[in-house]
Amino acid sequence: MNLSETIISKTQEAIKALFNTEIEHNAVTLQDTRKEFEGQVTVVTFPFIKLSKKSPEETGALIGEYLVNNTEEVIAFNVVKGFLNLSISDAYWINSLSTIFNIKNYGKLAPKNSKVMVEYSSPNTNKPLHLGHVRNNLLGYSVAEILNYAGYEVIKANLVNDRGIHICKSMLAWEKFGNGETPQSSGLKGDHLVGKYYVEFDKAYKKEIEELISQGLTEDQAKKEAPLIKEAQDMLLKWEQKDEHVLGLWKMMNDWVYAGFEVTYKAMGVNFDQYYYESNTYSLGKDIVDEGLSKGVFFKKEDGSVWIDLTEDGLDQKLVLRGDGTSVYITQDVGTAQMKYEQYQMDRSIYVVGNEQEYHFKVLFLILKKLGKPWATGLFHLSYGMVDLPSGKMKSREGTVVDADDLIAEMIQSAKEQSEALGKITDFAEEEKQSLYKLIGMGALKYYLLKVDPKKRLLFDPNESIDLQGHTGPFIQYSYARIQSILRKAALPLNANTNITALNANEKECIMLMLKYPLIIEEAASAYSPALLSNYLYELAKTFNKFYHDDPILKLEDADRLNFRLLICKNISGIISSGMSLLGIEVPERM
RNA sequence: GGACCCGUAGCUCAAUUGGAUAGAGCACCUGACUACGGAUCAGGAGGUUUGGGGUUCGAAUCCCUACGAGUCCA
Repeated sequence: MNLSETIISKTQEAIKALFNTEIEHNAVTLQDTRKEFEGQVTVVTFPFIKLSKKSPEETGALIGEYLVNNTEEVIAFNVVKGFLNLSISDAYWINSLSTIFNIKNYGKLAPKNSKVMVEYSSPNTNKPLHLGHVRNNLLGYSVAEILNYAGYEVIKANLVNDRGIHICKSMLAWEKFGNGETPQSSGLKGDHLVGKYYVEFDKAYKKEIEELISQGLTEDQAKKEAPLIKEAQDMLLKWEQKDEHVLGLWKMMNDWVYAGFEVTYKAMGVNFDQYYYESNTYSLGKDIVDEGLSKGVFFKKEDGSVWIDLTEDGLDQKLVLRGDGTSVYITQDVGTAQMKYEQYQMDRSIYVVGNEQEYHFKVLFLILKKLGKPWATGLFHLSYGMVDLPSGKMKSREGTVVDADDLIAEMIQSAKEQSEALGKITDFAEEEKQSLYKLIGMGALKYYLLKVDPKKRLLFDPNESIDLQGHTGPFIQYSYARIQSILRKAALPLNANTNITALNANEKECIMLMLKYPLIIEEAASAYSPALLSNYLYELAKTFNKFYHDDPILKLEDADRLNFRLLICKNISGIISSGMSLLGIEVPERM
């Protein structure tokens, strides 16, 4: 039983004994004692004054006295208004440190016997990845890693949007204006090359629209009548009819894109257990429409189109199959969800998708529930906020997107400049230097994106480089490197059994924070929030740095104290490296 | 027209989910044993938590309302 549990149950006991009332476990709120007061754990006693019919001060004193007399770890208390501050014995903290040291993967939780799929990335194959995709990828990867560490069996999935009108646009433009250009001939990364023609299409298309408008058409008409868009639609039709030429072109250009994505994925350090392609899944779901019709969940209109009425649930009527029998997005998502479940029988399925699709997922999940799919309750939309620029939303057409590859290169470059300015690694081989720059640059980028609550929108200013100092990834990496330096120099075998009886404030702080690690993992997993872990790791590194600054370690003559402080170092570095790896961030031995 | 989301220091973010005097980083100012690694540490300044009302022992957090930013639905 951990300390919080002990204090909570003893508080329950106290209230029973003192005020003759049974209270629920969760009626007791604990919090860390504020730094300005004596003690480490605080019981909030305001809720109990109704039971005690005494002032907050008296109530707290009575409970405090009970706890000191009946709980080994609690050695003293003080009361400030409705806050009962408890002092915990040094022995408890010292023993905890030994316990942590003896646990192999400290923080890794016991298997939960539960399977979770995390679908993320899910790119379109008509353009390169931008900063918004980077947030998605890092978030998805990290959430998957955290869930895994929290004891779930995790499947990382990527549903590639490899077909549709948008790819046809790139294909058509390439055919018309490309002159056979290839990644090899142009030296362009495949995804960038294809993206270039997507932009080309848009330019030419706009010109046509303007011309048609000048001939007297309305904007809507012009958008529909422009020859280019008709050609693109025609191409899509041919694709669906498996036209050999179109399929060949499609395959060639998609392969270019995949080769490009692979490079970016590798740089970001993300990976997948299962790829799905919409070219295989786009026709799924039609049989489920029949199922829904026969169950009376869907209804048919005169034109043959199929709908679901969600007005009772506060939503609208929603089209699930067009009059001509072709499916819409939601149809294939219904089908794909079914297929994934049949394949894996997972207990939960997390969709990492931006918040602009909240309505879509509400509808999707509701449809599946109404169809009576028992697994529908396990579906969850991890809706994250958009990445905005100071000027507002990123728009590819206005050229305001922050390209993923460019950004990564810039981060590595600024890590390099910073490293060279500090001049600490002049003895590194060139190859080691390069990989260190990458490690630091990516650490800064990833931490920057992950430290923010996923639900919140995130502002990125391309004109201001991401910091390498302060509340950043490199700060934590640096703390780790410092510890490694100490451990290298100490070169001692550490002894888990300490002969220490008292602690100073810094040592205590360090141990208290270390004890939180498993709780943070659990919270981050259930909230799907790498941000909780990020902020915790920063707190830990900061606390260590203060300890390191104030208290000598290697200079100690007292062998017991030396061993004890090295244990703190060792354990903190273990948590930093394991926690950072869950964020997808590596840590260096030197930097 | 309807629905959803957000608004915290100059800027970027926290706040144990309703708890103490709202905390960090950046930027700005000041300081740190001749450094167990200064990508660090300590301190200063910076706030009517968008405005207004309500709920209660207690509100950045919950409810209502106004304003502002954003997204979605046909």
